[in-house]
Amino acid sequence: MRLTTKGRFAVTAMLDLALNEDAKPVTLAGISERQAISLSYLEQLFSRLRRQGLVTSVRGPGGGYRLAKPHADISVSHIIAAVDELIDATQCGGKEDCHDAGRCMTHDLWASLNDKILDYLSGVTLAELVNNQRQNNAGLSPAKVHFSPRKTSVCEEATA
Amino acid sequence: MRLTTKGRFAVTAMLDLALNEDAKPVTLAGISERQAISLSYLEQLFSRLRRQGLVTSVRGPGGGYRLAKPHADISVSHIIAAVDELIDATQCGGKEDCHDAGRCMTHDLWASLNDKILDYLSGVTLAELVNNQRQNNAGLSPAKVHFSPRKTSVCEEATA
DNA sequence: TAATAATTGACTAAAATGCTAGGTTATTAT
DNA sequence: ATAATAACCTAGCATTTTAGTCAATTATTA
Repeated sequence: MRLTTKGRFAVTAMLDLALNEDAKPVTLAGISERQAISLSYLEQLFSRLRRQGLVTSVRGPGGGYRLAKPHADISVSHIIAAVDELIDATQCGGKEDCHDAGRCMTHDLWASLNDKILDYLSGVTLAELVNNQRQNNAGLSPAKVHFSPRKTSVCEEATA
Repeated sequence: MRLTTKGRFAVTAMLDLALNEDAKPVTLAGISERQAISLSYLEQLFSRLRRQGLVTSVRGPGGGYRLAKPHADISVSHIIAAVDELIDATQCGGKEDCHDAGRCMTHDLWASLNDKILDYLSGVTLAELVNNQRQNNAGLSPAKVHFSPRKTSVCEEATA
């Protein structure tokens, strides 16, 4: 399990899909506009999401993407795993025959830590995220979170 | 919170430090050899770990690094945060004034998800990792490692 | 038949990763 | 004092990943 912005983009896009699900499938162009993610990048992400069976696609006019499963059956870990190449944190490539004592300490360590994080993220489903989002949008959202400022701030231009 | 191999290297190195702590400080050369991590890369990592107050250094012959705090007071989240640049997952740079509805959906979403992951990793301390490692190395405990999911549980299950 | 929208592939600038090389300082042992 | 040690620092490099552009193709609908 790796946690990068790529996975976050994917989760954001999937959440957008979930929120805008309707009779009609959701177009990437729409997600691109709403979430300020480039269309081509979304295409790459959804290519993987589709191959992993998380979404289904409909081509042609009126086409787009749909979630392949109920909200409650799609977890954050699924989404992240679908788009992120999984890395091998152990130095031995997952082999068991590295008894050089300390050398493959990483083996059990990351295996179990990975499992824990994965376990946790498996428990967070799109259904929950949708609920949170709808609640917050409805009215009372304090959201007093502050990240240290970085360069790319899309919303600055967008708020005008 | 970001999870990459960089952070894993750092945790591995810190765990090695914890395991080899002695009267004498531990040299990076030693860690480099045992964990197969390049010396220069370790230097970069420990430069940050030191500036973040996780380790102390002693120069000259017989010098090296020591943990700055008790094992139970150093969490995985501390270590990862020390070496990983923290990324801004929200597109607005943490600003509050992006009311463009969907646009900053990511805001609350990642804030809370981040918090949860961070919470979890804050509960995993070096003390626990050391215990697990010692157990695995000593007896033939077969890969059934369990971290306790909450804070300040030093080594309850480790004894027996 | 034209418009739409997924799908595919090649390519790219920028950043992060992991590492090498080569120095400088501070401390210890000889 | 001097040499060895080991932290500390800077610059640069190869590779991978990120995030994206561009251009085409295919399936579908109006």
